[in-house]
Amino acid sequence: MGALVEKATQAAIKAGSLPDIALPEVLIERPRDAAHGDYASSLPLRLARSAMMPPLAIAEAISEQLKAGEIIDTPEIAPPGFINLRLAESFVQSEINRIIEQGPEFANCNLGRGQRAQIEFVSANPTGPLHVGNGRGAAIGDTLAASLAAAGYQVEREYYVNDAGTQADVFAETLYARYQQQFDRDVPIPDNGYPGEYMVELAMALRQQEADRFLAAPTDPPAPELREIGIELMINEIRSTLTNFGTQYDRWYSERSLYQGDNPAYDEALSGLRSNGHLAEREGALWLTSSNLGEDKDNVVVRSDGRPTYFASDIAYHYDKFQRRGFDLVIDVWGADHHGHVSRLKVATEAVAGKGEALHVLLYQLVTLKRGEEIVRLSKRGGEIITLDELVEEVGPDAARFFFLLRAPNSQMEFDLDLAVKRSNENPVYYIQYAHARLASILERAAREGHIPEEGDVALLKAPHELALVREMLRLSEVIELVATTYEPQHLAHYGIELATSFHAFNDAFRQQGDPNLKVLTDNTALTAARLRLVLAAKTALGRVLDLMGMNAPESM
RNA sequence: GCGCCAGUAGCUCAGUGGAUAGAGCGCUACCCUGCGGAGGUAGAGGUCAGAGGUUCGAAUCCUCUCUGGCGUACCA
Repeated sequence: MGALVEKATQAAIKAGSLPDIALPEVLIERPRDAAHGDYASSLPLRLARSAMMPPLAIAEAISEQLKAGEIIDTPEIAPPGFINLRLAESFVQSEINRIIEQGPEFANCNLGRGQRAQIEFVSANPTGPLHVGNGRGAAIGDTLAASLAAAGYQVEREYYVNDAGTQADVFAETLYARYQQQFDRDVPIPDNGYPGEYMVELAMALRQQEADRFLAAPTDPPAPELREIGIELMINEIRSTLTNFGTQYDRWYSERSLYQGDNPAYDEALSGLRSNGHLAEREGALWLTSSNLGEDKDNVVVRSDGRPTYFASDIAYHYDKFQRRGFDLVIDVWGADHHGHVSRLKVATEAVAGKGEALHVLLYQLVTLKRGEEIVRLSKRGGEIITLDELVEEVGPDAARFFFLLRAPNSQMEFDLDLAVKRSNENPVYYIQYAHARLASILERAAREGHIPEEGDVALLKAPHELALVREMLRLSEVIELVATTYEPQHLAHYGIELATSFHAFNDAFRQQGDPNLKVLTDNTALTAARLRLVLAAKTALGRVLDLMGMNAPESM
C-alpha cells in the first residue's frame, strides 16, 4: 500500500504537478474511524514544507495518480491533508479464497528471510518450581517465537539451565540436608538454603529413587552426583510444568556444558577477550574492563577464589549462541529484576562476538498477584509461593497464557487470581474461543445438511458486516509483522479480541434482521455456499491467532 | 545519590507523531430467543500524573518535577 502511494507521488513529480523533492518513508496508517477508509496516508502533510505547497493541493496531485484498480477504489482527500484509501470490494471478496487456500500459513510474511533466530526464555534456576512470574516469561517467549516463525525466521526455543554456580551449590546443600532428615538425622538446612516444602518432597523422591546410597557423614559436602540427580529431578518438574502450560523447547542448554568438553566455550570466549585487551587482573580477581566500553564500571568475571561469576557464564553462553551456533538474531526474555545486567551483557557480546546489535533483551515487569483485595508477594524464599502449576490448575493454560499476553511486557501487571478463576464472560479467553467454536459449529451443521462451501462464489458477499469481517481478517499479517518487529506480543491478544468481536457482530447481524434468509445457512444454495466460504476463512484466521498464542482452538465448548 | 521501567475512564489495561483518545469489567437503556446467549447496539464516565519545549499536528519525541516498581554484589 505504501509502495502504491510512493509510486503515485513519483508519478506526480514526473508529471510536474509536484516539485522534485526528496520523499520521506511513506507511512500508511490504519484509520481509527472506518469512514476514513481502510488505509490513510498523511504524506501530503509531511511534504507541505519542502514542497512549499498547501497539503490539500499535494493530496490532490498525488491522488490524481492513484487510479482505482484491482486493489483500491478511487482515493478520497480529507482536510487537513489526508489521502484515504479504500480496498475494492472485489479485492476484499477474493481475499476470502486466498485465506482458505493458505490455511495455517495465512498471514505469514517473509520479514525474517530465513534468518535464524533464537529465543531464550524462562530459564529460571532449577532450584525450585516455576512461579506465576515465570509463566509470564513463558507466554511472552513462546508467542514471540511463534510470531517470528510466522514472519519468516527459522526459530529455536531454548531454556538455559543454571546448573553451575552458587545457587546450584546451595540447592544441593539444602537437598542433602532434607535427604538426611529422611533418615531421621537432625540436620538443619543451610542459612541461605531453600526452605520450601518442595525440597522435602524432592528429598523423598531422591530417597525413593536412590535409597541411602548418598548417605555420608553429616558434615561432608553433598556428593556431586546427588546434586546432578537433584537438578535433573527439578528440571523434569519444570519441564512438565511448561508442557502443561503448552510450551515446548527445542533445546535445554546446560550452563555447566560451557566449561566442559575438549574446547569449552568459556575458555574460547575468555581467551578472545584477553587477546583483545578486555580483561585485567586486579585485587586477585579477573575483570572485564567494561568501563573502556562505555559502561559505568568494570565487572568481575573470575572471582578471587578462581570460580567464574554468572556473568562469565553468560558471556560464554552468548559467545556460543553467536560465534559457534551462528544465530542471526538472539532474544533473551528476562524478568525486569535483571535489567541491571542488560547493558554489560550487550557490551560483552559485542566485544566477544561483534554481535551486540543482534542481541535483544526483552524485559517483562514482574507480576503482582492479587487475591481479591489482598496483594500476594512473589518470593522464592519463604512466604506464599503461587506456582505456575497451581495457576494452570485453577484457570487452565489458555486463560493463564492469554492474561499474560494481554499486557505489554513493559507494564507491571496485576493478576487477580479470584477473577481469573471465574469461568464467566469476564474472562476474554472464552469470548475468543467461543467465537471459534461457533464457527466450527456452523460448518459442522452445514456439512450435515449437505451444503458444499467449495462451490461458493464470494462475489455474492456484499453486506457490510460480511465485508467488515474479511477486512478484520486481513489485518492479521500486519499484526504478525508488528509483533515480529517490536517484540510486543500483546498486539496479538488484542487483535484476537477484535477479530472475535467482528465475527460476533457478523453473526448477530443476521439475527437482528429477523429474516431467516439472512442467516448463513438458508434455502438459497448459492448464497449459503458463499457465506460458508467466509465462515471457513474466519475460522482459519481465528484459529491461526489462537495457535500463535499457544491456545486451543476448540471445535466445541 | 545515580540508572532503568511505568503513571491513560470507577477497576484492569490497549493505543505504530495524525482526524472526535479506545477495549474489557462494572453501571444505565435497548436488541435478539439464536446455524451455540459464553451474543449484539447505544449511553454515562477522561486535567492521557504536573509544568515547559519541539512540530502543521503530541497520550506518543525532548527537559524538569511528583508518585510507584526495580536495579545499582567477587548473588543469580
